[in-house]
Amino acid sequence: MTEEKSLNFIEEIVEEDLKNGRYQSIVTRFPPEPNGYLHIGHAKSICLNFGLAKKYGGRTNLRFDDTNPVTEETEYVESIKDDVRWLGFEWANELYASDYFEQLYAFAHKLIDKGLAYVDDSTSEEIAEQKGSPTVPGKRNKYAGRSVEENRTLFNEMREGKYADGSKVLRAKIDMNSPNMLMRDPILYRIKHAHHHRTGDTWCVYPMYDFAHGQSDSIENITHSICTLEFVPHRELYDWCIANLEIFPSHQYEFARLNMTYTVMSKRKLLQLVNEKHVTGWDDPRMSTISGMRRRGYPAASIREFCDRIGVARRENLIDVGLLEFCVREQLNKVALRRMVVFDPLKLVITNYPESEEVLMTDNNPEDPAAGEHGLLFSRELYIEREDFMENPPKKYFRLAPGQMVRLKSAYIIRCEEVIKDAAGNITEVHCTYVPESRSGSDTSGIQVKGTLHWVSVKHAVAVELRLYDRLFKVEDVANAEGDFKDHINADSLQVIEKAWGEPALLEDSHEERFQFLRKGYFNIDKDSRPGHLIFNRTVTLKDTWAKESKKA
RNA sequence: UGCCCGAUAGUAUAAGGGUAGUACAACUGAUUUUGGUUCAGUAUGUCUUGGUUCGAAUCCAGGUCGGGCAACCA
Repeated sequence: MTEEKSLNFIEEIVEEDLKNGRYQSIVTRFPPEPNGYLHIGHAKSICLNFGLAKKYGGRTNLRFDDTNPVTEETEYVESIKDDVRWLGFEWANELYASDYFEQLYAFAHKLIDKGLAYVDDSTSEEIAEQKGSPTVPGKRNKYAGRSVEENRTLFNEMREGKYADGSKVLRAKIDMNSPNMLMRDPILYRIKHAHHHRTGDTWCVYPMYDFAHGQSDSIENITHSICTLEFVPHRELYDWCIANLEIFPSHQYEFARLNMTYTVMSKRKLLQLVNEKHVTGWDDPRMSTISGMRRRGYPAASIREFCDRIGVARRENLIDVGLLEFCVREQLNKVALRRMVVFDPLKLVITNYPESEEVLMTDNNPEDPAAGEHGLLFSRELYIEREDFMENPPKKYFRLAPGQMVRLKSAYIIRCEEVIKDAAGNITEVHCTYVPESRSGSDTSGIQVKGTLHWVSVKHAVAVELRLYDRLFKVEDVANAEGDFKDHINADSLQVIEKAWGEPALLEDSHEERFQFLRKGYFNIDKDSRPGHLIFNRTVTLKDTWAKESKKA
């Protein structure tokens, strides 16, 4: 019974390369630019790159693509390392494109010497203009005719700091008529008198992506350099550089990036949300960042599972965020401790129950008997959820209503006898009687009820803060929605319940990571939480068939 | 009207000339001391037009639609 999962197109390429002996083992890399935090789209790439190496017995480097000092920071380097580790992957080597600056500089000289690169004094506007357009061929300018000697001298002087930012660039000499705009004498090096997060002020010329990425791959003997679709046109240049530099031939393969409903997946937009305070930070639990999802309580295993399920292909896609939530629930259902918390309390008095209290036992997790059980304090006055009582219930309402019976989870069956209201007509209390012989575990009453409610004892309840999250955007396809993406921010994406009532066991649970608040959702403890003031994040709601049912009516 | 990439249920993703399958979502029912979980079942799909072939999602040609490409970003 070997249930073989079909291969994605990159796995097929790898298997083919291994089978025909092109490579003995594979080397991949994950190459983030340290200019922002990683998001779920990066997780797809991480799982792909590290997953491939794991599956086929190769290795994966973590390489920071740090060729643009003005946007890159050490803070981002650290967050990226944290996130990759948290996702459960280990890199073979921690590397930086900036490690190769000297070598890259030598590569540039090699092209100059071969007559394949020249120093251009044109302004960026002139270069853009001379480049033509997709339908109009480009034109070379007079600088393209400089001698090898002159180019060598000028390029050295660029490095020495003789020239101002933007006054000169090094360009490859390829083909101004190429239908591929990237081949029309692309810029290889530009002058930036900027402080680099690792090399400091050592350099004032920095290589462009196209003159750093493929060469870095080659230096590291990367066999399969996997990137997203927008780099397809770069492949021709990637191969050109490797061929003319005569270095190890890494190969580039492209897949479609992840897009997800109700969220944004661009570092620029995420940065904007942070800077403009639409969220509290990169790790705001509503963010599509890895750190946000971690804080919200998404297990790393569910993110990996999600990446596995969405597959890898070359067509544009928009994945339903519901699939991610499914993966989160699937994981959490197996591990979360069950606890009871009343979000919006309604007082319930059991008129035939004594003033004393008793301890009732309940499972920590019905899915996992090994998780054991814990005690619940039951007494005459309880809180139940206000929405679990209706004076005039619709059909198929299995909860509490006048004359109707329900079970209190792990306790007794009760019947609603009387509704107490204040002068304004608001319901303030519900009075019930309980059936003593219906006690959970030793029920001899023979009564069958449809509904089971969660509850806490008024006298014993502990106040906790709850942070309930909803999607950050109101539209499915945020990137393609009309207008600015910020116009679609969901103003109600965070609802704080400052005082909800939880069972006392929560006080001893602060070391626990995952909870299911019965009938409400999965929660974890937020990092803002403190001993006297517990704060929980709602990771994800439970599937709610009743909500769907009642909406239909 | 240049070049490149793509098109299979609502959303993703398989089938590599031979029964269009899987997951999520949807719907029906069963079980359930969570309207959760679990289980059983239902409905929905090959962009189009030709061609090759006994046979095409698959190979070929034309078309349509979607995306990308003219940053001293990556």
